[in-house]
Amino acid sequence: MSGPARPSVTLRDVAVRAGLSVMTASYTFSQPQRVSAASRDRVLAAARELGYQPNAAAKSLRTGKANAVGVVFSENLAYAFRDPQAAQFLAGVADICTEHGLGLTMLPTSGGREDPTVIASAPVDGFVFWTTTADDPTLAAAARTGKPVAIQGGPSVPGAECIGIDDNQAAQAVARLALHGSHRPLILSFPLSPDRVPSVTTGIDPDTATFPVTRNRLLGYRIAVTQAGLSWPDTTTAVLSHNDRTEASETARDLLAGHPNRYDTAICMSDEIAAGVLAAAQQLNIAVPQTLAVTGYDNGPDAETLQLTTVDQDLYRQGRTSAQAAMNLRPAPAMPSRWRVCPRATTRPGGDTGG
Amino acid sequence: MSGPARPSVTLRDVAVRAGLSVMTASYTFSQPQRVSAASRDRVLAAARELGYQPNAAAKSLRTGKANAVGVVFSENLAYAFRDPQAAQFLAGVADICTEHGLGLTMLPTSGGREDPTVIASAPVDGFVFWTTTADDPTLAAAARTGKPVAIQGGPSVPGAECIGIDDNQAAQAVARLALHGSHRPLILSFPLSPDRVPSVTTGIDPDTATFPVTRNRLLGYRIAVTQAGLSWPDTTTAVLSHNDRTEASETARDLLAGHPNRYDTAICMSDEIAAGVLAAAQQLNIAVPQTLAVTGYDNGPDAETLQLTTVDQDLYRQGRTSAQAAMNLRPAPAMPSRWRVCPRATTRPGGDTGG
DNA sequence: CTGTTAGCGCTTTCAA
DNA sequence: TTGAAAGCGCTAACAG
Repeated sequence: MSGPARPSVTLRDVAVRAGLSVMTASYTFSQPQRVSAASRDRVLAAARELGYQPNAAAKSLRTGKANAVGVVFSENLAYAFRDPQAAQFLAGVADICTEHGLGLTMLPTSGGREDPTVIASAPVDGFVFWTTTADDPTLAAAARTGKPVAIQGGPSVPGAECIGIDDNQAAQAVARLALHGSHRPLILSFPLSPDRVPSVTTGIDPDTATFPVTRNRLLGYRIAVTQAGLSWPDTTTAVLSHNDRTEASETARDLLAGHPNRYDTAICMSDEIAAGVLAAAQQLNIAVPQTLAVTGYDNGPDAETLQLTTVDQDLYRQGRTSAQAAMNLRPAPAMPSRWRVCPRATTRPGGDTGG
Repeated sequence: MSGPARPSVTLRDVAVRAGLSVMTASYTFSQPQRVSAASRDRVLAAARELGYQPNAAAKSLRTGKANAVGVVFSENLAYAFRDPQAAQFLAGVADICTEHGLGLTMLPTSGGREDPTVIASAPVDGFVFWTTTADDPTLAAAARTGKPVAIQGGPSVPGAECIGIDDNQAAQAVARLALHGSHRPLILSFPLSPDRVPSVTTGIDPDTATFPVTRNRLLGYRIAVTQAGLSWPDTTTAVLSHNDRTEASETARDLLAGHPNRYDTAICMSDEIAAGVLAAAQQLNIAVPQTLAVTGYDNGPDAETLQLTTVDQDLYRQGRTSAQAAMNLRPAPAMPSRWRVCPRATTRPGGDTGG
């Protein structure tokens, strides 16, 4: 019978006030040219007088459109606001939403069993995923809805558009700079999989990484290490639990303290991690790049200040492209995004910049 | 795997398959204890077999609940991802959303005339505003919906809950530390109003600031300056256009270059701004705190590293509180949030730490 | 415990 | 150009 208390003015109220039918009132807003100027004016006047505001849920139920982009961070939503790379990406998503009047709905996945249901029932028209794994159940749930899906950084799965750069190539390129004059490289890696177990190992197998971003960068690093004439089985990789400056700094300090010459290069999967390593080096009075060369990834806001050699990629634009793909706003699938190496002062001079 | 865009499975389909009525199917999900175990099992089995997922729009239309928090950044949505303080705050909002299975919908305001309509029609149950002005039309639109509204940092308006600290008191307290042994203080301020016009003036009138956060901090600074026996009319305030490290650094460089003794203290409205000032001081070889004392505000992630004297406040928790207020998840209005001064190494020793 | 009824506010369809 | 009818998929209310 009567639903919950609803102070809102409906289209029916407006129509009654204007002395016209509900449909004329509806057309006044959706197809104004179909309505006579006189009726239109009466409807608009009535709407203004009553303070009419359309009901999004009703419109959505009827049309099947939600006018919103769904953003999924498979692990922890708050992470979206803590990872500077994610923030850059989301700024791009946000701008597309603003330009098209679309809501940006961040979906509350908790890592629990209901996540697929949350995704499947989300009132959105398409999904933007932040880097995840191929076996992510929320990704499968999104694909099952039949709505468009865009994924930053992979995995590439059927029915979803993958937005990002060629991480293998870019990792190779920056590692070549890092490895110039190096004999004992250290790699600081993103987590291998959502369990986020940290580790320190030698000769890590890139295929043990289920995050495609991690896997592809490790693959690129391995190629560069091997091509530099060094032994991958002897190369140490420290896997962090998070893309976090503080954790990177502590890990680097643990590995370098008391053994300032154990490693002569730190190849880092992000500028954040590299910033942590640089902080540790400063604390330990290790000269950069003479004693320790350092590279990052992303060319974020701090890279220039730190004079960090890194990979430039435009995550803001990737955010825009992802949102467009998720809302079918562009005709053709996006091309792989561009990248380039930025040689700066944290690597030894003379390295090869060729990509 | 991806599958075609299947027509969605409705509750009716499930009910038919289970050989029961639609209401029994509905109750199975909403009030399971009301349904016999046998029926429940048949409904659940049918739902699973058909891949049933509830339709959020229909539920929302019927119940009047959207199960989502609306977040409003009056000026530019992408700013939410660029301001580190906003990010901390939003992480708190996001965690409440995750804990309660609520969507976090960032509303696409563009600064244009349709913004109030966007707000009024937003499919959300309550609003969280990031610091704005009393005359913000989107704020009026949100209040008019009758839904709960929480505003970080003010303004306090009828029908909206204001979340934040006593900025006047906190600004006084940190400024007292900053002014210890100071004769020529410089204030670096947030913009006064949404027009974001930068300026450098002396004896600024705090009441010209329409952002309450800016106004209250300026009021606090003025009290501290006066109580320190200094002249407010002679005190310089540089108003920035954004809470941005780079802009702060450039402004500080302009003001200090060639006149290293013109100012002996920089009182900054955020850690970001303070970080920019510290960078400028380093470039200009100005000793901190001997030649230039510096204070920030917020005690953000970098404050400890920089050894920055600042005001500690918990923006993450304020985000949680705001989201709870916007969803009526707490019985009583929130108390003013706590703050304290963090004396560190960027101010001259001996200052009064009393609040 | 289960089912029937009556819509939530809007728009597509089809007639007038 | 306007309007009546028919729901979109779901659930509060009220019988059985």
